[in-house]
Amino acid sequence: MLDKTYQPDSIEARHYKQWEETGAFKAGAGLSDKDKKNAESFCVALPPPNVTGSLHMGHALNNTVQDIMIRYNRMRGKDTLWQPGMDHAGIATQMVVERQLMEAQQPGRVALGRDNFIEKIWQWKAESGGIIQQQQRRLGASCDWSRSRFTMDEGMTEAVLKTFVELHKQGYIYRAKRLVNWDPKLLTAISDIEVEQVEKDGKLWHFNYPIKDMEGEFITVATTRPETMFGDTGIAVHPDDERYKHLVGKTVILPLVGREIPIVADEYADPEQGSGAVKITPAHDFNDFEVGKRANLEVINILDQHAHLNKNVPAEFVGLERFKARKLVVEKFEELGLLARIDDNPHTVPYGDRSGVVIEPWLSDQWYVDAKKLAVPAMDAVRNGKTKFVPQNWDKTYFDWMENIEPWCISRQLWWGHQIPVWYGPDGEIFVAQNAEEAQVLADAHYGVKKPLERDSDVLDTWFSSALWPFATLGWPEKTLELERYYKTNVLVTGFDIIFFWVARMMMMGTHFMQEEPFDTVYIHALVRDEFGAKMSKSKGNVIDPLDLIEQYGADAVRFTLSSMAGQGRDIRLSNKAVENNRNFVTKLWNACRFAEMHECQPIEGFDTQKVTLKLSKWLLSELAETTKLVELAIEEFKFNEASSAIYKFTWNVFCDWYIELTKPILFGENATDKAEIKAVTAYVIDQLLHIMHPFMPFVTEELWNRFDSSILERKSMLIVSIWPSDMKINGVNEAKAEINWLIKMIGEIRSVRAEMNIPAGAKIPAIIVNASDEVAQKIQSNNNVLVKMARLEQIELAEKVPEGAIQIIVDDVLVALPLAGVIDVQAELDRLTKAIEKADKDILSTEKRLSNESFVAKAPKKIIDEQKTRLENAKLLREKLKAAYERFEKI
RNA sequence: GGGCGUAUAGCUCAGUUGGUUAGAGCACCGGUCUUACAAACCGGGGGUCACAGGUUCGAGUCCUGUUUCGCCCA
Repeated sequence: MLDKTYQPDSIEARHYKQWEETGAFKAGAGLSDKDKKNAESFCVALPPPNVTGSLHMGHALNNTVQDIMIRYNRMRGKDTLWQPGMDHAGIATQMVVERQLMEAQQPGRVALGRDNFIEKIWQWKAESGGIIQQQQRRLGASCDWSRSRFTMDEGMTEAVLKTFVELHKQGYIYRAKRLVNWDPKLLTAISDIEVEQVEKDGKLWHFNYPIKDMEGEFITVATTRPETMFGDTGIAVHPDDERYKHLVGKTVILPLVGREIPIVADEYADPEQGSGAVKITPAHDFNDFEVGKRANLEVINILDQHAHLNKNVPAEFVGLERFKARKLVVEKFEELGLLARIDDNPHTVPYGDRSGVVIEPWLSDQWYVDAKKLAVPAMDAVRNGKTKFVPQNWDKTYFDWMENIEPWCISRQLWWGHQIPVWYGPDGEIFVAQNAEEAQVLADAHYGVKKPLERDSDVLDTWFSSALWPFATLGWPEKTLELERYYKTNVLVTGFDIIFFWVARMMMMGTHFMQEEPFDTVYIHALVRDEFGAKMSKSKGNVIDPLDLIEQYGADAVRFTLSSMAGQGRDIRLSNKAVENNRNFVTKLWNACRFAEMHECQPIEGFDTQKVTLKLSKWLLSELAETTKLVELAIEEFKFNEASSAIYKFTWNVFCDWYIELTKPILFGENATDKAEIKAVTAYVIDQLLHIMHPFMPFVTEELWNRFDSSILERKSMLIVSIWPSDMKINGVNEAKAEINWLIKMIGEIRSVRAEMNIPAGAKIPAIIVNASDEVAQKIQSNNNVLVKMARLEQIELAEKVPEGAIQIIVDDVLVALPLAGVIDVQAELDRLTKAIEKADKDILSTEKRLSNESFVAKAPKKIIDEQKTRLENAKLLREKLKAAYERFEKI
């Protein structure tokens, strides 16, 4: 016997273990070898989470959506693979381990040396990395863990190095000395999208620079970063700026330094902005770098890697930290009388998203990928519809970014990652090869003699490896069966903030190396926010931990909540209350099954939906069939909220609220044939319902399905690998639907009137059907028991006339009288009837108006016009009956 | 500044290719321990669909403009 409520904790762990141990998650699970050959494949590559990460709500939604699709397609008999894994997260991981060493007061990274430090990271990974994969299991994710990959493992590393060598050979990778976003805390270059632009209250300092050979003449420049003045190598003014035309070609004496720098004309200078003249510091500003190139200005780097001033500045400033230098520079200008003005100036400042410090544009040698070229086929794939974004409008974001893509700086000055496969000869000659031996061969050929080589000490950007994820995890560069079978993958599921990070890069690498885009569809899901719509963040303290929710309400409730709210193009506002409601839904399902269990509803081998005879059975089966179709369609269109809602409505509002209640007179009654049919139908419908619910709520459905294992029909396997319901054939659906819906309406009306007239809920009252036609009499007769029970009637009688003082209810072709003379409030009944008549009047009026509109009758489709005509007739008929009822009642 | 999205019941959200009577859950009000379920059951109130125009026989839905809130990019 099932308990009164469902207790998720032990059940979830047990089923997950069983699924995993029996290989239910494995690629092609549920299929025989023979079937596998013919089966269509369905593959999802999990966007690899960070090895240092832990599960947050975004992951929970992301994983839920993928798991729904994977479980659904697995049940549909497809050869399914959900490929999981993690990326090595260069910066994040290095930070975690460094912090750990510091906290343990052990020697730091530099003291340890590269090899020992990397050894420490591997140790850390073995002990505490990848917690997220355990957490994904708690959610029920049915990934093929046996295939889990890590971007730093051997095969992936080989793929990464090969990619680099190939792209270099093909001219897509090159080395250049340029400005990069330099993180002076982490001491590495980072990419544009790791830089966060933050609005800050800053100052704009106006400095006077003396013009050479023009005693007492100055040109005023404004800057937000005074310390960079040591690197100034020019002043730019707009070529059309009349104020400065005469100065172009002159030079100024750079204060504090004494260097002569030219005044140049360049359109970059905005006459409206500040004084209209700008100082140019090519080594420390991206725009200035371009101006410097155009005007052929010197490039002077004044910062070291820590963003301290280097020896290219006057002695008293050397070694100063950048913000201290800023202060001192301003003081000196003031002393010299060259500080013209200070304005408040809110502006954006670049911060490193990992380190939280201000990023410096810094001149350095780095490796770049020519993303502009790689982006072309990646964009074409989307333009040609070979990869579709869902919702579609995200392709705008994708195109916008791809069209304006910058060269991708892929080198990182870190130790944790794929070391760049480049070796330098003593003269700086470059040899690119997959390993040291091959590089040496190249070098030997080049030099003619053996010379020592030194490997580039930098590593590659983590995304350089994640970009290969959809095919490298399937075995590339080997030509594996998996690659053949599962590439291109079906769906990538991710958040919009990841379009730049992964989607774009995977698309570029996929189209380049596989000549085929990596995904059919990129499904962009919502952002999970708190219940007030704010982004969840640790600092705000509004983070909801999915694991807490799972513990509190069960994984199924969490999953169902997320899928119910996963409407397209809308963020999710998550609250505990919502999860609680869905926990209640799980309980409801549990109790419906408990009811079935109590009545020994057992699945029957070979149950045939075409052989059922009761209208109630047919009605329920047709409702189930419709629900199943809705769920299939919704999943295939990525409308997970619609699928969830269809399941919810069927389970609660159809199966529990009506079907179960309507079966009670039969199940508690004496008719053995009917009873047997209802038991069989109930068991069958639960069985099918558990199937269509399973992708959404895998644990409770697996548990219940196993509980319905019986001596009559033994389960040969688990629900997870069972077959999705096929189309159902039912006879006489229309009649069944008409009658059951009529019945439901009858019960509803009587209940409604009872409540309205304050008839005590417990009171059993007699009901009289007045002037019933044969057909009505028949319907009443065959549903007598149900009507009596559900409308709480004493008994139902047929009569020719309405008894005096009875409440009169009109439902379609039936007039129900409740003879309660003396008990009821006469005025209340008159008011009730009046209200009903007024409502009918209103309806008649508006419909008549519509039908008398000539254009409507001329232009509207016939179907609509007929509908309106029927409606008018019905309304008139109803009004007549109500009026008659009123008059009868009024007489007493 | 450019782009995207959003505005529907007190709250959170549904609402198909336009079809006339806009739904659900929660909250609220009234009632019920009716033999699966009080994590439940029965009944009820509650909406000028942001605003202003337009197209149409017909607009929550399509078009234009305004406003709100939010996100992304610069």
